[in-house]
Amino acid sequence: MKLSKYLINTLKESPKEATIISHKLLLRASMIKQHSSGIYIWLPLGFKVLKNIEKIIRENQEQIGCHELLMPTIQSADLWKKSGRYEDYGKEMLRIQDRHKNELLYGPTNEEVITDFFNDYVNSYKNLPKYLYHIQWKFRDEIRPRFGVMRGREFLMKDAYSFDLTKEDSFLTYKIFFKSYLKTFIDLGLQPIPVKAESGAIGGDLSHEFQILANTGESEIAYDSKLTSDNLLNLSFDEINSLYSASDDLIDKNKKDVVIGRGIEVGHIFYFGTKYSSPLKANVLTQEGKNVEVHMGSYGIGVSRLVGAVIEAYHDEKGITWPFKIAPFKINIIALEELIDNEEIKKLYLSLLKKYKDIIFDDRDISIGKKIKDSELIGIPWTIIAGKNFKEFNKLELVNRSNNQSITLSVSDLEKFDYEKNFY
RNA sequence: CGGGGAGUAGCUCAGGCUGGUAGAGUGUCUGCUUUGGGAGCAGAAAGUCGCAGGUUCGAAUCCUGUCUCCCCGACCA
Repeated sequence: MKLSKYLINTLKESPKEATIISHKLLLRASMIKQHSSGIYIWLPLGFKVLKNIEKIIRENQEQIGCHELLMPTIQSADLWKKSGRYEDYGKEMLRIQDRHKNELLYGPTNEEVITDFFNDYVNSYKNLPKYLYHIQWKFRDEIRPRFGVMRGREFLMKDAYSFDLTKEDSFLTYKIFFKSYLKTFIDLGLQPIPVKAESGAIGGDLSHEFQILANTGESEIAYDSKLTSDNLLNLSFDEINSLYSASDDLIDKNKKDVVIGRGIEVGHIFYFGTKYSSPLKANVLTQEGKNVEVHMGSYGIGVSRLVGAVIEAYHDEKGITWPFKIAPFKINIIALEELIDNEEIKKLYLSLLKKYKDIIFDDRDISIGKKIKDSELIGIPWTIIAGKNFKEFNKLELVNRSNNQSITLSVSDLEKFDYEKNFY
C-alpha cells in the first residue's frame, strides 16, 4: 500500500473530547471519528484493526464448531413482547416505528431472534447441540457513553448462542465456550481473567465475565496468580474455575496471596436454560418422542471495545504498539526522498508485500521525521528505514515498535527476516 | 436522570467582563529551499462565532430559550 493513496490524517494534539489513552490515540492516529455521542465512523486504518480482531475471533469460534450467520440489526418488537423483555429492557433499547406504525427496535442483543429462528429449523434431539454466532452492530442507548469505542452506544459484538437438549449438555457447552474464550483472548495477545459474574438483564444462573489486564482498566480485579500462568489453557474448566478471582466491590479484602490489578471487561458468557426457549417455544423431540424445551447459553465478545482495550494494554508515550496480528499494517518502509524511486527498495517492498500483504510504503512528500512519528503513533510493528546507511553501505535500519530497538540489515536479510516470529 | 464544564477555521485555543462585524498556533493549498526525528521562507484558501429569538443604530460579546458535546455518579460487551 502506497501511503500517499491511503486515507490517513494524524493529529499532533488530541481532540478534547477524549480523556483516556486509547480514545486519544485512536483519534490521533485517524482510526475513528466521532459521529455523535457514542457513535463512531471507522476510518480505513481503524477498520482494518477491527477486521483483524474479528478474524481471530472467527477462527476460534469455528474451532469449537460454532458457525457464523448474520441476523438483522432492526428487529420486530413482537418477539420481545413474547419474551417479556420489551418492558424489562427499559430506556436502553432504541425503539423505532415504521411507516405502518409497527413497533421495531434496534437490537441490543439477539436471543429472541435466534431462538425464534431456531424453533423453525431444528426440531429433533438428533440435531443438538447447535452453536451459532454472528458479528453484528448492536445499539444500547447508554445513559452516558464514554471512553470512545470502549463504551459506545453503537458497538460491534460477537454473540454466540448454544442449544442443547439438557442442562447437563448445556453445561458442557458452557465449558467449551469458556475455554475457547480464554484462547481467543490469548490469541489476541491479551491476558484474560475469568470472573464469576452476575448475569444481569440477560438472566440465568451460570455466568462469567472475561476481564483483560490493562493498567488503565476501569475496574479493579483480584486474582490467583495461576490464572496468568503459561499453561492456563492446559487446565480444565473446573481447575480454572476453582481459582480465586473477583472484581470491584466483590473483592474479598481478607484474601491473601492474590494479585491485584486492573481489568477491562471484554467478554461475558451465560447459561440461561429455558428462559427464552420456553416463552418463544423452542422445542425439540427427544428420543422418546417427548417435546422438550432446549437449554440455551449466550456468549458475547465486545469486538469494537477490544480495539480500545488492546490499545489500553499496548501503548507507550509515542503511540500504539499493536500486537503483530492485530496491527493494521505489519511493516512500514520509509526512505529518504532521493531513495524513494530506488529499484532495490521497490523490489524489497514488492517482495514483502507478496509475503505479508499488509505493508506500507510511505511515499508521501513529507519529512522523514514526520513519517517516523506517524509510524510510531499508528503502531506499525516494524519500520524499515532506508537512509544514509543505504547510500553508503547498502544497509537499512529495521526498528521494532514493541521495544524501539533497531538493527541494521541488508535488503536480502530483510527479505528473509521473519517479521511475525521475531516480534516481541 | 442529578451535579459540573464547554460549543469561535480540520485540530488546540485566544477574544467575551467594557458591544463597533474575527484572531493565533497547528493542519491544508501554491512556490522555492530542505530531507534521520512532527523542517525553513514567502504567499493563499478556510469560520452564517452551535441554533432560534430578544435588546441595540450595531451582538461572538448582553438577555431568554433551545440543541449538542465532555467530565463525575447510578447502568453495561
